[in-house]
Amino acid sequence: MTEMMSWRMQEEGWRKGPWTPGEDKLLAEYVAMHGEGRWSSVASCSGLKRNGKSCRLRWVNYLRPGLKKGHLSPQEEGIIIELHALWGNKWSTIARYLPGRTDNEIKNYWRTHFKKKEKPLENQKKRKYEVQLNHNQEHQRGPEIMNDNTTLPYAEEIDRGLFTESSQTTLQETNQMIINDQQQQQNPSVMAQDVARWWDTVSEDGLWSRFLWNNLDSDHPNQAVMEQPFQMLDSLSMN
DNA sequence: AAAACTGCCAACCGCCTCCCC
DNA sequence: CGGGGAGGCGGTTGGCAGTTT
Repeated sequence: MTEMMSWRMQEEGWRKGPWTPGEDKLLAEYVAMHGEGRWSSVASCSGLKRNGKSCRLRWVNYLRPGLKKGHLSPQEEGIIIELHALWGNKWSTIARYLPGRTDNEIKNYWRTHFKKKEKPLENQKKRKYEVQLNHNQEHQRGPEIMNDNTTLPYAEEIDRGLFTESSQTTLQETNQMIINDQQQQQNPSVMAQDVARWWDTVSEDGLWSRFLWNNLDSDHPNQAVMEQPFQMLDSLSMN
């Protein structure tokens, strides 16, 4: 875009607010012709009076092919809960493992369904746990074992039966991973790397999704199958 | 019936990182 | 090397619809 055009756009002002069907059509035509990316040139090429960020967001969250509409399934809910327990508010990272769902959607879902359930006391405990992890990292040692189970992600929600059975299963497995790690006195940053490596490995060939789906769909998860990923994690962390 | 409240979701904002010149 | 632009990300807001009081 020339300097003059850029100046003119700012002078005239970008359009804001809800997108119209006409704008959607222009954006979709632009992407069909030029592909995704180079969002800042959408305005000059298509005539849309929207800035690049707005165009990208509209495409990613609404127009992109393959997006799923409607409520999240219990399986998707379980994945979100587990991955959030692992990674926190890494919405875009979590969204990569939910095909057809956007980070915005997951973020909104989380905020409406779970955020308010975090009570101040639990936040304090989580904070205490985080502080201890940081302290231990600074002193080159792993986290100390904490006997208080409520410091684990969503332990109380599990106790109170706030999650569906399928969600609970995956969540308890996640918590078990954390407990295992604490018992091994492992450095938390190393654990995070191991989990990421393990995840990349198993997600590449679909092993993880098969494992998760098999067990989410089952009323009686197969113990041997359930242990596979954690054995893999153990072997990775020994390297 | 209407006001207040709540849930939901699209979209914006500000910050950060990456990349190119 | 560093400055600036583009894109990505997480937090937040605003508005609409449904529900409750």
